[in-house]
Amino acid sequence: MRQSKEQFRRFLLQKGLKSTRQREIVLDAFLRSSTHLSTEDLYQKVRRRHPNIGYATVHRTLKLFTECGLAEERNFGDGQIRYEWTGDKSHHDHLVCISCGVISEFEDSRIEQLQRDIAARHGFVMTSHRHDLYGLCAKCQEEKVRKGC
Amino acid sequence: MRQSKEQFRRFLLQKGLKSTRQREIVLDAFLRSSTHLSTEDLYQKVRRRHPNIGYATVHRTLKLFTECGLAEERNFGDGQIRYEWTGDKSHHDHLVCISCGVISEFEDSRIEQLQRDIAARHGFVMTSHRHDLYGLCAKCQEEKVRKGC
DNA sequence: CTCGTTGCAAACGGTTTGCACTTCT
DNA sequence: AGAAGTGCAAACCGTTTGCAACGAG
Repeated sequence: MRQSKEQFRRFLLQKGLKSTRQREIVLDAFLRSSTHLSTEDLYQKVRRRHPNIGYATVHRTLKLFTECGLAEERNFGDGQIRYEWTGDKSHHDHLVCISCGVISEFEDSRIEQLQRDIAARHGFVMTSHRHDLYGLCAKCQEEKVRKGC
Repeated sequence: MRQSKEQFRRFLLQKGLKSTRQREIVLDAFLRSSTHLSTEDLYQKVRRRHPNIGYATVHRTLKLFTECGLAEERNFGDGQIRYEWTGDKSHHDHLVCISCGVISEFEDSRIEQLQRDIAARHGFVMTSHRHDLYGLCAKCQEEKVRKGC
């Protein structure tokens, strides 16, 4: 958090960009939020306290976060880009509940290794991957049972 | 191919929908194409021989294919839905070249098993998953070397 | 004849951009 | 002062839909 703000300031400086009130606000809101939020999510969040900040500013600031490595863009097939704080976390993949939308994370080094093998076998130099599991989370399963579906 | 056409006809009949010239044309073009094409791709393909078929028809017909199980929608993060003929093929995942866009397929039962384990450990009932590896295919690596990047 | 289908054009929804105005440095 | 940033509104782009004319059963 503290060092994320530092990282962003250094990035701006080094790129000859300016540190502004709006960027501080957006970064602060971003860091305080649960991860995996869309531009709209963050815009709504920012807007509550700072109603005059525009959607475009939030959008452009998120792109800056991505560029400087503070955030990563994710796409879970729901038609919007979601931004994840990369922070201090290592690589991980996602479990997405198709009912309530909750996103949890997992990590499995055996899968990572198998992926590398597969890429190599196909002559690919792998630069990234996406691995999402979709299904019903425990809570939504219960609810379905309770409602008798 | 032959039985895919049969399958589609049966589907239409059973749903009380009509078999039309346009649907035959779109299905034929779809089955003759390499898989993983977007609506636009298929529209362009159809349009060459049948310039009066509309984009909307192609779109709606692809949705019908999806509904009847002939095709599956895929999303490789390039901002468009791609349709894959399910045909007789079993489940598989994808390797996507970030340079030329070529898509190849892979299958790994060990990964499938590990996924099931992970879902179970998180209390998820997994209904589907997406697993894409992105990188440079062998051909594009060569090209990069030749151009000296 | 009837109801589903087609082609067009317009609506949509999330993302991106042009521009006049403002704000850092 | 000068370059970059902001907010607005409009453009964009793939997807989806309303509707009048059309065509299969």
